[in-house]
Amino acid sequence: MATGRTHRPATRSRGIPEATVARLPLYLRALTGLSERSVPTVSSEELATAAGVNSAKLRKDFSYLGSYGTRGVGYDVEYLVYQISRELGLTQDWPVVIVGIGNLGAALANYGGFASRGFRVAALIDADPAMAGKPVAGIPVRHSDQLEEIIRDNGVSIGVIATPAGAAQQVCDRLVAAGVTSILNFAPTVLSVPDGVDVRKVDLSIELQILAFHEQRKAGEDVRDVAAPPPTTVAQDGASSRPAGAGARTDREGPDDELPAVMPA
Amino acid sequence: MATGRTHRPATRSRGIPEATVARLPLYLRALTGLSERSVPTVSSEELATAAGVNSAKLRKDFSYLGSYGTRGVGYDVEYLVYQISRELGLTQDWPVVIVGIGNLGAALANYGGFASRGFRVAALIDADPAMAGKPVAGIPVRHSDQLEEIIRDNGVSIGVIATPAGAAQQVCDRLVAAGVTSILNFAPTVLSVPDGVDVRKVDLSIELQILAFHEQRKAGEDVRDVAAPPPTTVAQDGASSRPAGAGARTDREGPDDELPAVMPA
DNA sequence: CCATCTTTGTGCACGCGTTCACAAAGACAT
DNA sequence: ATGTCTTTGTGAACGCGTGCACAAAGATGG
Repeated sequence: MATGRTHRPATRSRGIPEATVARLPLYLRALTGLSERSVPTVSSEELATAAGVNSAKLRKDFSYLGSYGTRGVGYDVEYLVYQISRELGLTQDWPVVIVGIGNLGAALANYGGFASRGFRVAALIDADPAMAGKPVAGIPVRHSDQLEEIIRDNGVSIGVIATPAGAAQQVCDRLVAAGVTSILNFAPTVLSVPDGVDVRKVDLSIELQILAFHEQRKAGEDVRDVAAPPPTTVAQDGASSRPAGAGARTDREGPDDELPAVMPA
Repeated sequence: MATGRTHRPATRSRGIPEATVARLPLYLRALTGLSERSVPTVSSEELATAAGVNSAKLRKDFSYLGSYGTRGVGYDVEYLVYQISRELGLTQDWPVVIVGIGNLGAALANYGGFASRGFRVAALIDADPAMAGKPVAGIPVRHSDQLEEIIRDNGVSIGVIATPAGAAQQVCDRLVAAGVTSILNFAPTVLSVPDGVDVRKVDLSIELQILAFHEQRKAGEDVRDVAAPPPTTVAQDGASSRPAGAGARTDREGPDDELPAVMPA
């Protein structure tokens, strides 16, 4: 998963726990699958398995939305799809702009999961003049000079940032100033935004690092000696203030470290 | 953030809380930034701000790794970079395969944040014969027939799935059978894996849906009447078992609903 | 109409994560 | 050497999220 969520104490909107909100899209996906196969009803047990969660958790999650099940039977698939869609705000149309049309931006523009859930790509924006006019996913790329104009004309409130890290904050500021109040950030930077603006971030390399941690643990059962000396004792073996082991990474990374280097932006 | 994590009770490896592990890459990024600017030391306050977290949380996180700070001064940047890198397992080389070379797969292959953190793209794999041999990010794409061979020859333990949803489970099974024990899944499906295999998932559309929820709340302060009737009472207004409102989404989505449609795979 | 059986909805307890607030540790000046 | 000042490391309290286990609700069959 990408990690994410901002520092704010998790809006806690009208009693629906943030953790539940994060799972609703999961349920929705499982439910639309069932809907396509014309399954009329599901039990919490079946749906929970399909969504990869615990059935008790699922029932509790649904209880925050209301009593939509029928005891002894289960949940009506179509009805639940509608209710969750409505709760998530997917019954209305959300115009979205994607800024930074590199590989990632193009992948996002082509992503089918957006359009089918009420998200409409209003515009693709890139800072490279050479990109302007070039169609990506059937939509012509527009130059970032027109960013504010595009936001206002289309009433865009959600922006996706897929630029290099260096440009992200600046793009973010412009989006916010133009009226965007929700941002999905793919650039590896911490964005600072005013109150009232939501930011979620997806960091590709963070997920991989978390996997590496667990992978190391798994392997470390055997090679404990080399891999993991007790960290509490490490501080003692060197000088206390400027330890000897510093900078031991063999390959020092260049300044491109934080750059996705994926998108020309 | 991308969401993610699997049902398993969060390995809880050697006392380092999962939540802390998930933040270590964040600290590492902030620290490498400071390192490049040759900043020798940071206080927990400064670093916390740079990483976008609370300073108490940061100190507690570091306390799980050991006592690496100096009271009255702060933390030695280089030393901390090394310690976190080591803890995350980034001081060793992790060969990775990416399966599914569409737009997203290509974006991942080009992503600079991988190589700089000890991840090496051992191979790009795609099921489309037309892709075979074509270089992406300087690496020739190989056909998925060779998947097992590639995994074994390179000792790959981490796999990235960027295929359409329909192919994901099958690819996953083959990866696992060939020896992969950590999977980063970008396909919108719940993967089932045997014990001992870690899965993290990144779902682009889920993040957007969560944003839409909060966006709706923000807007809903005004248009309460239409947007959010009390859900507990909704169940009463229709028939109890098969409610009237079902299927009210105007645009029914096709079967491509779950398909990223991004990558030919 | 009653009994049985299935499945929901939730009260409760527990554990993890977050935050506060402060004592202890050390740097630095005198 | 002693005092002051800064900043860490952590004990303790709190709140959220999870999962168990069960009572209530309703369907279904006789």
